[in-house]
Amino acid sequence: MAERSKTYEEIYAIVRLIPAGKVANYGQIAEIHGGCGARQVGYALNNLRSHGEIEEVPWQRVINARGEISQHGGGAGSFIQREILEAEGVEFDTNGRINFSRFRWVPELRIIETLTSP
DNA sequence: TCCCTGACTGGTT
DNA sequence: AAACCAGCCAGGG
Repeated sequence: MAERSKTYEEIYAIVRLIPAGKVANYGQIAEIHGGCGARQVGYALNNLRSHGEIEEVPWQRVINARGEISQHGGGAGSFIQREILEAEGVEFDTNGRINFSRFRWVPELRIIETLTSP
């Protein structure tokens, strides 16, 4: 259990910046982080379950590049994820996908600077 | 240290 | 449009 790794904390810090009602995809988080791939973001969020910070990190606001919720937690977690997002105001189309042009999180430059500064 | 796995992605078939 | 393939990086056995 390497839950306190720098990479993970970085990822969690970025995810925490996503406001309610907005979503980001794994690749977007990885791009902001600048040092890991999309798979690592998903892996970090998976580790989050064991980490105990799941209550502090809005993991539900991270979805895949197709605008759809990825299967995880045996599927039950994915169902819960959609429930939470809808409660936050995110809308799904008839195919169960989210319209990125309307709900994609666009971080401000100032926020990125906050992350990169020690 | 090697090998496998995984909440992903983008380009080809 | 859907299935496939090959990168991707960090952890755990």
